[in-house]
Amino acid sequence: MVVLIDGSSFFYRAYHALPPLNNSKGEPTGAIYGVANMLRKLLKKYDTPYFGVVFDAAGPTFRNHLFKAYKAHRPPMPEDLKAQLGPLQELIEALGIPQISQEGVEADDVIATLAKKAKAQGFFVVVASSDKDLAQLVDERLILDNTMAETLLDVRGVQEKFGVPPGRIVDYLALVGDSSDNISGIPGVGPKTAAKWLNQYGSLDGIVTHASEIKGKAGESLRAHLRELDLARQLATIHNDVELAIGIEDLKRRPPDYAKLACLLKRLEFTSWLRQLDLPTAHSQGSRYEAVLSRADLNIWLEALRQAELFAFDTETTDLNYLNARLVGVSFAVEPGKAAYVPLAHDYRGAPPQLAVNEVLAELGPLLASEEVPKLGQNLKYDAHVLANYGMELKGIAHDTMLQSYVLNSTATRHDLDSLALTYLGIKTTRYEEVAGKGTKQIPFQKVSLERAAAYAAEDADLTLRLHRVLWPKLEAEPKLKKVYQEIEMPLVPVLMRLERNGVKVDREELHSLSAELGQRLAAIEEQVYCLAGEEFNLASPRQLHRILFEKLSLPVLKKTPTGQPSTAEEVLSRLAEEFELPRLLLEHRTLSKLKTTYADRLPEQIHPRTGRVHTSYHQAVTATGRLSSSDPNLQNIPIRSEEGRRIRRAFVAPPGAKLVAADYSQIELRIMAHLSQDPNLVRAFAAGTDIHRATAAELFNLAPEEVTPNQRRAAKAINFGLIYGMSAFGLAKQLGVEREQAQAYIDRYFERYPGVRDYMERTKQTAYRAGYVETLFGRRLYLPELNAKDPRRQSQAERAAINAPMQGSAADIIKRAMIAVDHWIQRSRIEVKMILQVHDELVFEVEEDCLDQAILEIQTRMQQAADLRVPLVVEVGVGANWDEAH
DNA sequence: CGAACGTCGTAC
DNA sequence: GACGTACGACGTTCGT
Repeated sequence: MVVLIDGSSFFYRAYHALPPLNNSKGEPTGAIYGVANMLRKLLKKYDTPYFGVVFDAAGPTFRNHLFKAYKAHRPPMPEDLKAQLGPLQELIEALGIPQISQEGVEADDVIATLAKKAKAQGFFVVVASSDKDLAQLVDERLILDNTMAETLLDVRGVQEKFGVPPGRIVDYLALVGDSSDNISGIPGVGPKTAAKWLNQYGSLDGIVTHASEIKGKAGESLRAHLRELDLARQLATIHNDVELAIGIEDLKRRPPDYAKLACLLKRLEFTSWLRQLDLPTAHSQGSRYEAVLSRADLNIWLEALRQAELFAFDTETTDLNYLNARLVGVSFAVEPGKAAYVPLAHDYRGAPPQLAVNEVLAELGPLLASEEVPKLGQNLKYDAHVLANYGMELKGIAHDTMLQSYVLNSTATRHDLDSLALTYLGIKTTRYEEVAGKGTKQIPFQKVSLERAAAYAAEDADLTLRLHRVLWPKLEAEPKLKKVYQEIEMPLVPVLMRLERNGVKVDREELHSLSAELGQRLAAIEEQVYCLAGEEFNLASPRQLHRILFEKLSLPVLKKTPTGQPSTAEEVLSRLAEEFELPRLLLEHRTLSKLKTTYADRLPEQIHPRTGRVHTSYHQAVTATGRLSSSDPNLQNIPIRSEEGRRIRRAFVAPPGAKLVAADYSQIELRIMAHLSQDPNLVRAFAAGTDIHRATAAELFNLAPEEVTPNQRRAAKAINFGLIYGMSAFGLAKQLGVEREQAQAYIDRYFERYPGVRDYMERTKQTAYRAGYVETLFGRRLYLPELNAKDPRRQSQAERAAINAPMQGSAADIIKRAMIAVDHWIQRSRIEVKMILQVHDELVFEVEEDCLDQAILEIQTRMQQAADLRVPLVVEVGVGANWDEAH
């Protein structure tokens, strides 16, 4: 059987019949969805390898040459339909279904030609279309399947539906006409009359011969239009003798490209289909895993590991928290499809005896600790932590698939193993929930049965190895990215591990007393607010706040949230606060309750009972630009700007005998802008070592630096920061509280004084559009697919990201390089120094008091030498008993 | 009752 | 609509 699908007719039909559907990016997807669903149905319904989707080619066909008006009144394809054709064809390609389109003829003619060929080779043919014209093709060996209407037409069906057999359909169409093709037919003759005449006179020729006998209005009309019938018949006739370069064997369906399919379905956001998608699994692709329970088996695997050029390593543990994690098992893979799980601590009832943790670690130790034995993993920082919990060092960390994926494309996917396997291997993984459950039903990994644990754990190692074989060649093909990976991201792994393990000492009592004080002040404010509002309500609830502010008290709505609700954001309340007491109190309440709940209350809870310190997690594969992020707790957004906020910082303390040293890059992003733009004026200002905002103000207002007023400096600072973020005149005006025109004048003046910066920004945007990505100083890339977004808002956001990323990302590269260099020194040094925090442009260290001067010198030098810019790279260092003092 | 989302606020 | 990159608290809504 051969299934021939009229892609064009379904495409139009789906577009018009289904409600418009968009994905979250605003791209239209409705017609794709309709056609794709239809294809799925057909694939399920017809068990044959022969499928072909036929599309109309662009441009005129022989019918246009026969008849100028053919389809002439048809409007051009709507934009939001045209936009769907490309992705649809990609989808069909990924499904492995052959696609055909031939210039000069219509899809119908191609279908008829292929059908003829197929029948000649003895195939039965199904034509899938929603176009009634194709009924003329139906015969004993060909049926018409209108998948969307769920109707099937065979010879009898055609007779029943049209009142004439398939052989007379052309005649029928010539009489009835087709308004969508601009063929009028015989006016006044519809389906009923056409069928009646054809049955009476046998054929169109018969009708023409007997035209004079036909009575009534219809007969008159027929005689008046006799001359047009011949053309109408020609146009309605589908040709089955088109020259085609392909034969039936070319219609054999290829296996689906699951990786591409998954990627497309994700992009289109056809999530339910994605979930149902019967993706290959590691097992279905032939992976076989074994559980290692005996010394003999372990020895065989140890030998395999020693022999392997590279092996994948993964741990299963009791706890996601890296400090608390204890080993439950370890897994290895030495070649794709071949992996083992060594269970160590499964302790459910009936669990078989397992090798002892210490015994296995003793055997494994030398291998894991050897720089000479290269290891591969997915987020190996975690596994390194786990081993460190047993006093073991993981060395020879050669590759990490999470970081490979991140460096290749920071935003393409999430970088967890499940996403990577789906994206790059087209494989559906066994998910953690599947073996351990989730929510309240989750059981500890030790309780998971050995079989299930082995299947899950060994698969992780296997897939990591397979991913490496896909991702590493991609990196090797891009020398700059390979360098970022090998010289920045990979060496950073052990540095971050040490940073995390070090943790930071937090003064619990200090935070407790701050919390108590904040609690009292908050209660007092609440009293006042309730009094002004005339009732009690939840100040933290935006909804209840709307009711009080905008309904009960009828304050003006100055701004709405993206969902259309009146906004109660800081900016709005500040403006209202000029006139009203209640918003002023609300603002103070917000600030204080944020400090209390997020910091004063939460931080002490995060002090680790064993170390007495707070250990954050740094994430290396999260941000688009290359920065680190921090969580549990986030130590990269500890307050600094307000006095109350600084009291939180005072709780970050040095232990007895040590001081905190905070080393900040001064204006690093602006310096990078100066370097990248090479603007002489800006470069000179930095070279002179002056206050950059003051220098900018002097330029903008045509003053000597010492004449600049604080307000002028403030404006210049806002512009400097705005530039880094791609801010508009509108944004600057809002920031400064001036008119838009005034802000625009500042910006114009800035670019007049710093033309190199303007050129650089322009160049950056141009390259971004041309290449689809921007680069940092060290060649890290950020892809910006949204530059091509239809939605102008998304497009301009992408443009701003293109401006910002090289500066933010280069700064990230620089501080990462510095961290590696400083850590290297710390490892060799006899001085007691701990790197304990990283906050994007700042590193914080704990240093023993006696060695402060030397440590500061070593740190500062290494940080300043982390990049060689056209302007000085300046690091400012502060020392104190706590983090606030160190600034 | 937990997951997902929206809003707001903190940092650089 | 209008300033880039993050994380998290809290309230609300939705679905099990």
